[in-house]
Amino acid sequence: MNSHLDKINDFTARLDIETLTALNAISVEKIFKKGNFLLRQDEVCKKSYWIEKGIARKYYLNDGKEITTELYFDNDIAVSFDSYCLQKPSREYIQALTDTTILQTDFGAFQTAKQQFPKLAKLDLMMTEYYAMWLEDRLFQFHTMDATHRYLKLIEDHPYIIQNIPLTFIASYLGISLETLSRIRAKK
Amino acid sequence: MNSHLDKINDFTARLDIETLTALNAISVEKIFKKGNFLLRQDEVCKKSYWIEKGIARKYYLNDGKEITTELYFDNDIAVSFDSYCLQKPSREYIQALTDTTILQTDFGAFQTAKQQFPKLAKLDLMMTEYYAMWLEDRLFQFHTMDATHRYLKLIEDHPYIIQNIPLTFIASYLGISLETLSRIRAKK
DNA sequence: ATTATCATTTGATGTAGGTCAAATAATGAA
DNA sequence: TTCATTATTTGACCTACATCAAATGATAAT
Repeated sequence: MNSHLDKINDFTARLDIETLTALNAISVEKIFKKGNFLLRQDEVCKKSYWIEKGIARKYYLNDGKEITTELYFDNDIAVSFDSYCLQKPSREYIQALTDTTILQTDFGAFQTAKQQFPKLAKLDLMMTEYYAMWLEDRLFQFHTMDATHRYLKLIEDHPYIIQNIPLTFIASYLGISLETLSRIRAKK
Repeated sequence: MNSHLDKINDFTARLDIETLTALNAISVEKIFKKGNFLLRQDEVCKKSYWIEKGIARKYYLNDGKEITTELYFDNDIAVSFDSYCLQKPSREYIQALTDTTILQTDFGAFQTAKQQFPKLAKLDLMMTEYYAMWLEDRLFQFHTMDATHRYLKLIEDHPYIIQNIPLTFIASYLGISLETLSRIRAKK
């Protein structure tokens, strides 16, 4: 979902072989079936999830209602951020919306590897920076754009999203009701 | 504004003397008069600003209207984040709301220092993480709380804010109109 | 003190988007 | 194919908050 991720992929692709090997050594490929959870509320987020192929979402419950905070596609990185950083129980769920192949990297092992491979530390900072910029942009959109414009921006950035994800999740992600999203789509 | 900053202050306070000395060597104390700008739109944010004493705000213009994105008090750190990270022109202004003493650290010098002093790199990551968590929390508040509750949360966290900052800025920061804020305050 | 400027309140009215309810449409299992 | 479940649309109504306008209150300069 984070459009800056191209740059992170570039950076990762250009890592020297030793660093890349070290990263691979602490990463495991896994497959999650549609509907399954990479992470549930109250669990500590001990892995970062590189989505190789598939779609996932992150959400939390607010008095019974699901609020989707992020949608993930190929090459996105999913974590419950504060849970991951502080290794404390997560407020959020991360769920596969399709069968999804991910590369998961262990938090502890990554912290250790960073000390040996400075480029991994650099990568960590870079990913965090881009995530913060993405959050700033999301806040910006909520402050300056109405529901229709937020929707248009979303399908502009991710045209395929409509084919693949139930509208409830998209509506929630956009911060509007399902009905409003439906009406926006009906117009024009 | 970032309540996690206590932890960063703790971390900074516990730095070894060499690291602290290196940090001091690239930092300069400056005083900004009320109303003056630490940073203007279109300038590159080449410094980070540690607010030692005073109040400041960050904002941008959206078709002529100011949107306040952050309020800073003693011991907060102010930067225009994407401008600082990517060293590109800033969309945002940073302005002193009172006479303000700041300690400013040069971006380039800090990047260099990080290579020599790993703890500075750690500090950099830590600050970025806390900023991202703060942004997440702000998004959370916009998603789950109405104007009244956001206001109550704000004065709970920063009781002194009312005495010191014109309501327009607070309203804008809360994402509501000046009039609505006034009405919220009138009740109870 | 007096006036000009800025900050805050109060009132009247408009609107984007929410909520509730019911009707279709699509999907999937037997 | 048929039924059951889930997703989407449509309609009627409601509400939180915006906008515009004008009054009042506070600050600061002359």
